[in-house]
Formats: sequence, structure tokens, C-alpha cells
Amino acid sequence: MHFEELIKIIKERRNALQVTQESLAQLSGVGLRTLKQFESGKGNPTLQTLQKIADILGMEVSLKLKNVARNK
Amino acid sequence: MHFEELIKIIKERRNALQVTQESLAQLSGVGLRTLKQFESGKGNPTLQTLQKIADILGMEVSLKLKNVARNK
DNA sequence: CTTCAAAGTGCATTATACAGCTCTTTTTTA
DNA sequence: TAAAAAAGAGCTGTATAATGCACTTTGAAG
Repeated sequence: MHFEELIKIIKERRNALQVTQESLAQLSGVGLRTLKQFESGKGNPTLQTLQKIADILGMEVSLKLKNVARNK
Repeated sequence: MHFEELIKIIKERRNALQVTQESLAQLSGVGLRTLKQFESGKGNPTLQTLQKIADILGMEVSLKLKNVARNK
């Protein structure tokens, strides 16, 4: 999952939950500005920040093995 | 996955691949100091940094739904 | 034990993430 | 299409992540 993909997931999840950036910012304890920066693709959040955001959205940051370059 | 868990996974994966911190630092383009900080639990890497590290280890950062608090 | 490699730490500097405030742009809805 | 809400951006301190260098600690191998 590259950057844009992660952003997309966060945005979609937030929309699905009908939460505004403002609410999410407050609930997660992350600054509104920071969240806006991130969602608009201008940011490079720290792991902590990403975790706070994901947490409120009922998600979690994880590490998984990449698809071993089998075919393709 | 909380912080310690992510660290644990990185360390284990690095060991499994028989890669030293120094090698991983060079390969990933992340400063050796930064990697050391992170692995020793003293850091709060940016998403970019974490991605660089994970990438070389054949892993990727991802977001997944948390286990909905069903039972337990 | 002694040695050597790997991992961890103190210190200092530079780059940049975080944050708030204000304003603009875009999207939604009435 | 006008008004309101939500999202995005400029400006700007403050905090801290990233980095290098030198030194210490730990661990494994002889």
C-alpha cells in the first residue's frame, strides 16, 4: 500500500462513517490542520498520528508481507 | 497493531532475512540512527520512513479493520 | 577471557511534522 | 442558485523526527 492508497482508504472509511474531518480531528486528538494536510496528500504523518486517526475509524496500521513477485 | 508490535515484526523480519541494521539502513535509504531509534522503541517514524524500511524487508504498511469488539 | 560485530545512546544540527488562525475553494443541500 | 458546510491552503511558531559522529553496551565466536 503506497501513500495514495492509504489516504484513499482513510478518506473512504471516514466518509462511510459519515464523519467530518473536524470531528475526526477532535475525536482522534490530531490537529485539524494535520488531518487536512494528510488527506489532501500533502502530508507525511508520523506513525503515531496515523495510528490515532486509524484507531477512531476502527482500523489499525499493520505490516504485512508483500505479494512475493510470483508472476507479473 | 500497536507500536511495540510493529517494531517486533520489523526486527523479527530483519533477523529472519539476516540483515543488519546497517545494511537495512543503507538499502532503505533511512539513516542508521533513525533505524536504531525505531527498533529500540525510542522513535516515532514518519509514514515515509516506515514504508522505506518495510519495503526493503518485503513488507508493506497497510490499514485494516480492527476486530470489531464482538465477544471478549 | 579476548575480540569483533552488531546494537544502542549522548550530543548537536537540520529538516520538517504538528498545530492554530484565517481565508479561499469546493461540495452539499435547501 | 444562494446559503451553509466541508475541505483545502498560506502563514507561522513550536516540537520533534531525521541524521551524522563518536562512544558504550551487548552478544556471539574463538
